[in-house]
Amino acid sequence: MNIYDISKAAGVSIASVSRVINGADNVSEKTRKKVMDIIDEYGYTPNAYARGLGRGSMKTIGIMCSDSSDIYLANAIYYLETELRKNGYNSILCCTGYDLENKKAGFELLKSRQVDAFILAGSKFVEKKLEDDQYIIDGAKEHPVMLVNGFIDADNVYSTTCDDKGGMKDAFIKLYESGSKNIIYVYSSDSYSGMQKIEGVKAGAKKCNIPEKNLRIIKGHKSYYDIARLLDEEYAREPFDAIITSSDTSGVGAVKFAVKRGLRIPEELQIVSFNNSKLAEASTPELTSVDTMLQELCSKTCKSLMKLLNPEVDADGNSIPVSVPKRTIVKAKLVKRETTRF
Amino acid sequence: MNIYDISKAAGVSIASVSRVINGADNVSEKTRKKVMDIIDEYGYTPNAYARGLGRGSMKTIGIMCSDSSDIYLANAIYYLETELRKNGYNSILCCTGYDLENKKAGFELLKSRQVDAFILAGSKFVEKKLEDDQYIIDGAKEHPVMLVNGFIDADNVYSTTCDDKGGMKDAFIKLYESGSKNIIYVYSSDSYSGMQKIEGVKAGAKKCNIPEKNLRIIKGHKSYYDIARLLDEEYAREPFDAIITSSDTSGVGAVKFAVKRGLRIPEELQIVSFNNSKLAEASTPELTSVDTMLQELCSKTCKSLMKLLNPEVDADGNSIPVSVPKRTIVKAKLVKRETTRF
DNA sequence: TTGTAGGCGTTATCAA
DNA sequence: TTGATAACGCCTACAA
Repeated sequence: MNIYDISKAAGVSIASVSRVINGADNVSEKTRKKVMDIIDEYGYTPNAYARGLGRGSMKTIGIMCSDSSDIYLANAIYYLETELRKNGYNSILCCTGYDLENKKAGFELLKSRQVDAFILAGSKFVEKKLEDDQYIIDGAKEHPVMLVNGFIDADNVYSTTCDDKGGMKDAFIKLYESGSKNIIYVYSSDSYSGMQKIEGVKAGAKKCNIPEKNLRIIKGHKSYYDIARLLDEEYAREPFDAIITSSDTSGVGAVKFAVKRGLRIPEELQIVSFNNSKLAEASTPELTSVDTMLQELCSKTCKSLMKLLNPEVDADGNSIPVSVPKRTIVKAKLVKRETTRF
Repeated sequence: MNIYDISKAAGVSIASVSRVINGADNVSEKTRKKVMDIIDEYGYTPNAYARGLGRGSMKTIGIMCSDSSDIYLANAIYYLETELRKNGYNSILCCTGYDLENKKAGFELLKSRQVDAFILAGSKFVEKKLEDDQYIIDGAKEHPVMLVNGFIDADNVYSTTCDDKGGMKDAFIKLYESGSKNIIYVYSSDSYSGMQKIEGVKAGAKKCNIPEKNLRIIKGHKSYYDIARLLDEEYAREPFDAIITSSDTSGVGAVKFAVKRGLRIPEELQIVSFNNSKLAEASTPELTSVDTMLQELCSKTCKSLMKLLNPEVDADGNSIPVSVPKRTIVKAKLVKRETTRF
């Protein structure tokens, strides 16, 4: 069933069929009805490739993420896909994993799909060496690249990030003020956002007049057990009275550690985790967590992207130059639950 | 940069360029090198639409899911997308939500993208009234439809499901044998898989000689708090000594209920949840859960699909008729953790 | 309001 | 081993 079949069956030209399916207004009611009836009868669906070929855009956005089974990214994908579809855009997804070569391959693949833009979800696409991100910078010359929770300073690359640093600083200060003088920070990733969080912890400590050398920062693997074990070793070395973790997963690990040690939460030990995902609520006791405003991040990303892709036009039909900031920052919000006293 | 630009720059015809990029063997080494050099220099990526138009397949699978932020579905997407890409297929994702009209719209959209096949992830696509699934049955006339964790009896529709019923039956019996004589079942969805689970609970009860009228089955909303509240009310009415839930989310709700009531787990109350997702481990105490073998479900689905899409050929080049079962069932596995005594 | 014809970037089929 | 050239299905001037 293609446009010729329909036009033949309806006894009109393909141009008329095209007009009908595209909702043009210069079609007689009679023709429209004839065509629509045939389409309904035969169940015709226009071929998107041919359409894309014809007009140079498929209204499709390429979304890359390292791992869609990660709760954070799974949510991001959901928000992005839904929001984009509301705006008439489809999403083609590529879960790249964490290996640079695979990321590059994924990017190529989306390019070959002629996506109108790229959305890179998660901070894992910002490599430590800028040159490793050259493929992104080059790609951006053709189509806009939107970074959700990451920042790369390049032409046509736009970032929306959460103020991770501020969120962490805030959490640290709140813990300190509520009586925890011996705070430990556990993290598991050196990504861009990972670095920002450490900066935040340091800033908090500074604000509380804790010399940086007294600050306890340890790194583990992102698994409940590894984090729990690590904390246990650390506690044996020297006790602490509050834990900040770089993720909810690690927060759960902290809870498991405390339960095993028989420490009362939040009386003897306060815990603040990061991301405020479903995991924070699933934990018992429920975790106080820094909300990184993912939904807002995603919706801002889409909004900016729509502006870029569909520039407004003035009365004379000239497109008005769009003003999309290269960098948008959303403030984090501390969500208080059962693992803190404040 | 299109194939003409490359051919011009390389001083060969577009046919030669096409051969090179498709790895045909009837190209001279000299020509291949010339073309490759130009491609590397200019960074050409073939246009996938035109390709799709030309050969009638884009090597793309349409994946529908109701909600990619659901942990179960997020995992499914990850497994599916990764596995498909390994086989040279890309995925276009459509998160449809739970509304029938949106599901239909999503299906149409994927059709217009000329996907080579559909994968419908999750049991939410099997409607209660068969006629509501007509759009799937019709769609299957054109391209194979693979159901992950759902079953529809129709031509060219293939299902891979977990033996939810058996898993539940097993769980029930294990609880009963370990001393819980008063077991309650909490569920939250009437989907196909939801019904299977109830059947399993009933079968377990029957095996334990519990008359069906004595069986306690209650329905709530899939949220920690609602489930916890519901259980609390039910407990006030008449205590029970074991809970089976239809999901890990509800299992977490059950834990919260027990903690609030001060019931010791597993001494006074045993809990078995369903799905064995990350939530089961995140819970404290960790949930014993029925593993529904999602990864295996997904990998079997992809394997079958690849067989359908790429039928083997015999020595004479005739395609051998493929034998893919319309229905594949994978056995569930009970994973024991801290909320049970057995 | 309608129809004709050229173009979009590939692939594939012939000849050469 | 190469190179023309006709599909592929649609959109969009332009002409009628």
